[in-house]
Amino acid sequence: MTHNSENFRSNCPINFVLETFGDKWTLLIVRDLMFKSKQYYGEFLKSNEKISTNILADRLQKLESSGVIKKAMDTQNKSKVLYSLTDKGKDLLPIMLEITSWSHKYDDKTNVPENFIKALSTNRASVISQTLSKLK
Amino acid sequence: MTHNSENFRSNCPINFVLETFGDKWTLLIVRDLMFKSKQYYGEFLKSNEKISTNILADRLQKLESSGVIKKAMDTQNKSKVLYSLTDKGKDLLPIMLEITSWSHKYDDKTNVPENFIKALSTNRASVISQTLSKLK
DNA sequence: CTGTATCCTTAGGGATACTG
DNA sequence: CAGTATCCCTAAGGATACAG
Repeated sequence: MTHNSENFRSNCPINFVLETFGDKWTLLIVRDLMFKSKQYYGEFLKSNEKISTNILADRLQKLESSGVIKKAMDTQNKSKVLYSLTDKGKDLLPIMLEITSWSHKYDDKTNVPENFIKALSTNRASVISQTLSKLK
Repeated sequence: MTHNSENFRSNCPINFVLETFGDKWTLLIVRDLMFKSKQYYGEFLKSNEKISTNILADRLQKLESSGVIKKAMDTQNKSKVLYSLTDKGKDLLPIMLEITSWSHKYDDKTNVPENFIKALSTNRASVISQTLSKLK
């Protein structure tokens, strides 16, 4: 992905991720794909944060055009579309894990399984490989 | 920080960071504090992304009330205010580093010193301690 | 220099109806 | 079920003037 003149603000790596993920919704879709094994449009709609259908469609498009996710036809059911992470999307996993750790530390309401947190601090590499192996 | 009813959407750790950092500006202030040694209002204003003064004031307030940054009077110059990261703010460093790696990998325009990237992959712990030691 | 305040415009996003 | 389309409103944010 290259910068387009529309949203280009700087050559900073922090700014670069903000151009794609600097909103309230986009990263939730990545989360659903990465940790919740969701693949279908309707499954994203059902998440707790209640994304609306027009926003979901918009973000799926943007994620696809930025190469973070890809679409495929469900071979079993032709009317269904399967969404999945590309390698670029999968590479967001370390960021997601650091976010999870930070929130777990600073938000008492954040709900993450204790054994996941423990595995993360003691055997991070295996958490990564296991998470990736579960992806569709 | 606890969730307030205003922006509460779920108990998900990913959502939790989005409630604070899910916009185009907030994380840039953290970046300036963490990597650019900026401490003054006017310095944030001068960043490449050109944040406007009302947005900057709003984000500084929100970051302070969420405990990520703190204010202090400049002892040399009473009319100046010094901003700095709290421990909670400093703990964002691993997230920032993962973001930097990802952007460096996927955006050819992203400008990060090569020796920083190399140090990050070969001696991450020392990058962390060195970055923290340079903080005001 | 460090903010506040105001005005104004645009983008984000909720609700909902509709289509294949 | 998987989206599109439309309507409408609010929040985000740019520009700029002003104040301590």
